[in-house]
Amino acid sequence: MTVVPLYRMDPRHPQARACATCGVRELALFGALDWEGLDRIHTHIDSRDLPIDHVLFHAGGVDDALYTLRAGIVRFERTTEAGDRRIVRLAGRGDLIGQEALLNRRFADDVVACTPLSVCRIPKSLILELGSAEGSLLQELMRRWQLALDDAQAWVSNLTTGPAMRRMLHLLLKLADLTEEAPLATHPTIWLPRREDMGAMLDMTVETASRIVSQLRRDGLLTLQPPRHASLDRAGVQAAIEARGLSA
Amino acid sequence: MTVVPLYRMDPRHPQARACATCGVRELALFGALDWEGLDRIHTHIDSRDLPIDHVLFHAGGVDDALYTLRAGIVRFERTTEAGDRRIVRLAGRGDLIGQEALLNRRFADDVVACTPLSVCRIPKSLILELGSAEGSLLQELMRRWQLALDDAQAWVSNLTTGPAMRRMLHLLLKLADLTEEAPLATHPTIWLPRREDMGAMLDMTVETASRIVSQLRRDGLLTLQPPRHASLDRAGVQAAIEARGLSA
DNA sequence: CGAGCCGTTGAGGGGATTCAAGCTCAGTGG
DNA sequence: CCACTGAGCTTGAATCCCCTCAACGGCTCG
Repeated sequence: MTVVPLYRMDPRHPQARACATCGVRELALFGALDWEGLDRIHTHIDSRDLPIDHVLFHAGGVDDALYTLRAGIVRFERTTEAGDRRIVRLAGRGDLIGQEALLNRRFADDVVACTPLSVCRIPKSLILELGSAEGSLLQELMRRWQLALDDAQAWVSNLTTGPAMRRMLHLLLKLADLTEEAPLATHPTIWLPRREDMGAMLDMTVETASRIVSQLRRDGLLTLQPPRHASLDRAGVQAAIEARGLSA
Repeated sequence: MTVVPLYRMDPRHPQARACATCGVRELALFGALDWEGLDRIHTHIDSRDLPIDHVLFHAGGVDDALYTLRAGIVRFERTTEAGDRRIVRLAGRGDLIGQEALLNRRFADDVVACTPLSVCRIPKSLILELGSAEGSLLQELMRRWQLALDDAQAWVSNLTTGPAMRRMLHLLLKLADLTEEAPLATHPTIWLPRREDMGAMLDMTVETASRIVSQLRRDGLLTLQPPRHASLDRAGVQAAIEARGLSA
């Protein structure tokens, strides 16, 4: 039953209200902090909205801040020696990105907005100072690193293995998990990447991606909702994956 | 100019000598510690040698210790819903594995010895206690998490992208980097996986892996040195990768 | 309204898989 | 000593999946 300090409501500190009422606080890094902790940080944090295709980090560069994703999806992409693009990871609501900043390391990938974003920018100095005091923050930080690692390995296992149809089905399930509203719905509305981006995620051509999407549309598993969205029959996709496991 | 305490030489504390003279100390997690730090820990650490195919961690299980690899190579493997194996990562000399233990998380993969291993087993309690005191250890821990993440994403980009020949060439380069002796040699002797394991790493069949290895052997880029080893023309492989980038 | 981007669909070819047979080599027991 | 065995590796032939090349339609935007 902590009393809310007045300055939390102070309009000159808009971030104060934002942090206290943040919809993803339980999901986000600073969910590990209590109210007092929050009071100490919110003036340093800066929330912003970013448009599609905004580049948050550039490959090869260093940066002195990280971001917590409040809403939207970002992709991590790099270029192979042959010159074509490969997307190696997606991140969404609640994810922490740019942890390399804490280690003064260069980024391996461009990090680009797939959908409009709402993010919190966190200076690395803030975390480093806080980290020495708040053990729970470091714990949370490590947990997030492990989540990213799990995600990367699941990507290898799900999105790069087997025939094109299998990879696409797994991608659709992943996109369903990244959906903001009604994440448990049986027919969630997902962000549907451009065919070229699907190709970069699944290592297939635009044409193959298009053919498979059309196929799924005909089968009723996917209903396009332009622009760039679709509703997905989650159970049907699951069933299709398992059926393929047997028929193969 | 620290004086070496007598007990470091005490034969009843064999681990004391092992830590003080450890060949991978600079590489390993506790490289972040000074001599005093080492003195406090070495009795808790337990170095052991493990045979090929030894399973260090079981998927789905939890464990209360991590390992630093002093020598050898391990693979992270899981099983797809269709029932076949997929290797999603390799780790070698100096790498820290099993960090999930610190977070009380289940392992996503089996972790299995590819070659004979020499490892240090570190109880998670030791790190958790030490972590609160030694800030540099936490820093080092985070750095290692990031290394694993980089590795996983490079795996996607290099070992799952493009035609079978390209993926194989990149795998050979990675195996060269994991070589213990003479890591800078132009013709390093590498550990050469069984064709079936190559298939699980690169998502191709045993036959395709075999055909490509034979091809490279005929081209003189690879000289088999049974059992399970080969010498690699590193420059030739590099050139082949770049040539393919252009010709494609 | 033409230009350009994106998505779709078709035809043909190539690379990988599948199915099948032979090979090498280490271990085993007669 | 050597046939026997089985696991791993190699190679061939047929098939199929996916890529390449190409054409076309819908849509946005200058």
